[in-house]
Amino acid sequence: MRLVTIKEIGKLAGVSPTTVSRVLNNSRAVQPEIYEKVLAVAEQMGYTPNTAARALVKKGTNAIGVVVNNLHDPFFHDLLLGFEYGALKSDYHVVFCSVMGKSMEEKRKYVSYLSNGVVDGVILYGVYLFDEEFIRGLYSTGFPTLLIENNVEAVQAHTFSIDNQQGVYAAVEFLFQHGHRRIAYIAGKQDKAVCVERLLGYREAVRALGLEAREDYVSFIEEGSEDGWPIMDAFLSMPAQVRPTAVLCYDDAVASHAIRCALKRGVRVPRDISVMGFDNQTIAPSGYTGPAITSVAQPLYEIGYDSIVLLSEYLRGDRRERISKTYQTSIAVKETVAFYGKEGASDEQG
Amino acid sequence: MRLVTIKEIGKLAGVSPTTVSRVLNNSRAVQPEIYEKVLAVAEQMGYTPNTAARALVKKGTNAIGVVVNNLHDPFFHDLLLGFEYGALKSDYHVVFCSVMGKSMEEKRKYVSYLSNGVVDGVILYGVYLFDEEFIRGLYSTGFPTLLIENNVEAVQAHTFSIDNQQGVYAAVEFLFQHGHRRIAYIAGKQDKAVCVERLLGYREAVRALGLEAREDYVSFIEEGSEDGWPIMDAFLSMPAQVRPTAVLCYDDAVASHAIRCALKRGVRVPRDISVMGFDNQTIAPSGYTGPAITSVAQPLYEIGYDSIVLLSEYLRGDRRERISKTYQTSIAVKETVAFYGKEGASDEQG
DNA sequence: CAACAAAGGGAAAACGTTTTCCAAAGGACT
DNA sequence: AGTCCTTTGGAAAACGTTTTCCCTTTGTTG
Repeated sequence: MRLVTIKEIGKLAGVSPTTVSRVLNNSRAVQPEIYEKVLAVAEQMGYTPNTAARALVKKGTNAIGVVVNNLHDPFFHDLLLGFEYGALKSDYHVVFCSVMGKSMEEKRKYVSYLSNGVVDGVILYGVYLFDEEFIRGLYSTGFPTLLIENNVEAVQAHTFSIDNQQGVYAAVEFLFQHGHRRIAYIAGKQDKAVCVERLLGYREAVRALGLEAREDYVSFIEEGSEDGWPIMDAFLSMPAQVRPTAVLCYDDAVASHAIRCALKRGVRVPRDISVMGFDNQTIAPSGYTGPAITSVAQPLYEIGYDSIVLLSEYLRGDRRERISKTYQTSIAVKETVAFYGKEGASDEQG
Repeated sequence: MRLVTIKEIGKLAGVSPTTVSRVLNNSRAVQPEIYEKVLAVAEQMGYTPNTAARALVKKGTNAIGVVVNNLHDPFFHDLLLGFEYGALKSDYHVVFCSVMGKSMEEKRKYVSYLSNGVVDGVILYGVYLFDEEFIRGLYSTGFPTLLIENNVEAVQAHTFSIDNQQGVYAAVEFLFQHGHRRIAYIAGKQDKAVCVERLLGYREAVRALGLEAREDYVSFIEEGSEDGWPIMDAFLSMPAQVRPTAVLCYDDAVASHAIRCALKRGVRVPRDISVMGFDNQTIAPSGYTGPAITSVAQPLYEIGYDSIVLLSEYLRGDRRERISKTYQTSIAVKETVAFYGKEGASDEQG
């Protein structure tokens, strides 16, 4: 692999490497004829500057790294869209990294690779990506880091998060307004902060709205499974007078399984039972052909976009204070929630 | 931003930087007590090696770059999955890059950033990503490059491609075997090699199978639109005796629009008209609730996986010859093709 | 016309590593 | 005891840039 250096260009153009660098970077005035000559030689030799060498002396590469758990998950669709448009807006290069399936040690090496001369700052998405010790260590080096949905106590890094608790609270309220009083919840494993917060929102809403707080209205996704089917099955098997009239799921993937289960049993959604999800996924496995899922929407596009734009402003020095934002959710009204108790009502109303 | 160097570690441990390097890389034997001491100091100071400096002298970073047009497109789902699992298998770091919306000049800079000390090799997916001149230039530097679906004449780079022509041919044949004789084709813009090849496959099949080669059975997607709706609309408006009984689309996105159009007009799919797509997308915009689309499947997962694994083998030196592969397609039988002319036949058969 | 500023070029240091080369010390063998 | 290898540590060069500093030349001004 042949690579052209400024030294060779200098030799061919009859000037020192210093001068070549000055021409290429426009960093100081150079005689017009020399300027042209150097430019011509560089062009003709197909010169491209060495990123590593430049990074070494300039302590920067004009690039940002984005690290997510995986890139293929439909959940990330809008987030990626946001990152990509953010990248387009920003004058930083953006590289995306997936830590899917990697051990903590591999993740460390990966981020170390990034943070030591490949990118100038890094955006880490997701609570369970890294252990706290690692985040703390990274933060203590002062390397510019933006954590999204990844709060680590006492670390004053840049932080974006969404109000999960409020989101679920609003969803329960939404169902309440549609006449539902027996509202069940399919919760995620409580080892992730997101899931804990969401369950908290449910419990709080149940209390605040005076709903019956039956323990069998809350069920947890099993270890290693993301499947809401068996839980829905159990809900539907409850006696008619206590059977939930609405089921809220901690994310859309679970909701889609739950809906499939209901349809399979001949229970119509939303006429016989209402279902809500969380995340408002705009992309889904193409096997799903049920009704569009009414869901709590995170502003993922904005989060992605803002994170790139704000971090690049920070890196450029246009912004000195710490970046910290909490995003509010909204209800995406679609086809899986009906009014309860009004037989003649339409399937759906906002 | 404070960063720890081997020099400082050396000072603290009472040895030279050389020795520190040897300990950290296990590159030569060092006295046990010194070894331990250095390791302890490095650990305690939170040392991480500088990627740029290392890249400079070692001429390598143990990383691979993947460049695609965008990361959010559902089309890329299986490809990304393949890349990610390939990355997991390989011992190279993999970074993903999106050139969405970038000008050719920006793309050049982006790849230059990558190829000069950030990664050791690059995988470029997609025909229309770069102009030929650029590919030629990159290839001439000898930088390890793998082109997927990106043939540039006379460039002997590593190349993966799929047999588009054969894929469409097989699809027409498949429809033929289901009794269809009036088969229309919705073609992509002919500025991309993929689209040209696919159309070629259609024409060849029509000729080989002795189907009527009506020019109004071939229609091209309009500039700037990816929408098959108006074309389908036109097909359905043809007189009954010449109206196509099957419509083949150059990709699944177009097929989904075409199906939507048919359903809207009260034309049932596949009972009244059969539709096929290309790509076999496993992920789709969640608005689509029609039948699952019978489609020509590209082995995208394999392509992604193989490309990472093979390129890393090549970079490691385990493989010296040029990598070049053509992948065959298959028919993914789903719900949108029916037998024609047999009223009692089931909707679908393999 | 002397003094001084400004402009433009190059030498050399610096960035943080790895690696080559050299030197010293110790051990084995004749 | 002297020679020769082996082991282990350090000094210094190298990687390809940018940047600081210095020098020369030219132009300006009193």
